[in-house]
Amino acid sequence: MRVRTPVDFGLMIRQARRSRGMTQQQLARAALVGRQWVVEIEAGKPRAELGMVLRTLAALDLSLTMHGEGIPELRRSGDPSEAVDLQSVLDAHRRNPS
Amino acid sequence: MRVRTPVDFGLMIRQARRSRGMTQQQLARAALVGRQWVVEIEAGKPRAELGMVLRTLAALDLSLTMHGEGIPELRRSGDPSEAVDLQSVLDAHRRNPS
DNA sequence: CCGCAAAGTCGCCGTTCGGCTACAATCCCT
DNA sequence: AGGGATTGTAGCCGAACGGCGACTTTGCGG
Repeated sequence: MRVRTPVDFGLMIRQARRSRGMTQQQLARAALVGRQWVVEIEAGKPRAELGMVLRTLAALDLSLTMHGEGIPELRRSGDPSEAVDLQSVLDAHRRNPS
Repeated sequence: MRVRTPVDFGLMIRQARRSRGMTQQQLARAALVGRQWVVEIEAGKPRAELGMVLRTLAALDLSLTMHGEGIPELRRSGDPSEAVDLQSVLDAHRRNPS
């Protein structure tokens, strides 16, 4: 899901934390931040420190991806000659799961 | 491309800025930050403020996406009962492309 | 090789951070 | 409704932030 603002980060962090049954205190310990900081980041604090935010995402096993002109999509793609039409392969599999 | 650390942010911001032929000064003005701040973020400053980072990405027309348990995808996924093991399907296809 | 623009560094300054303790408000679970 | 756990607030503190002006260094075109 797209992330544009600090509030977006807050909502997703809260959602991920709850879906894992973690308490703010537990998340705080796992991410090496204060419990109050978790309160604030979940509220969308715009001036929170980048490094802490990233540690928090890591503690929740969340990952970030960047897109845009000049940003490589993937680190390394395979040989194009080995490319397959994924959709047709899947269709074939569904017709005959062998 | 995956982003894990402040240094990753720095590298991508720099790369995107250059690919757009922008100067640090221009980017700073567009993102409403100081020029020195751009120097620091491109060097991977871990304690940079989240909001400024996001403004900078916006100024460069870069977008962030979050992935992980509990984070809704843009597209709804299908019925889990229809899930297939993509890797094994592909392996089978490569062994016998029919 | 020169010269200018871009990039990086330094110090000053007022502001804000984030941890902490303590307390209030909520939420659950029984 | 009762009571512990969870979450949200408030204030204090030392530390770091980010803007700014002034340099220095680097890089590139002529």
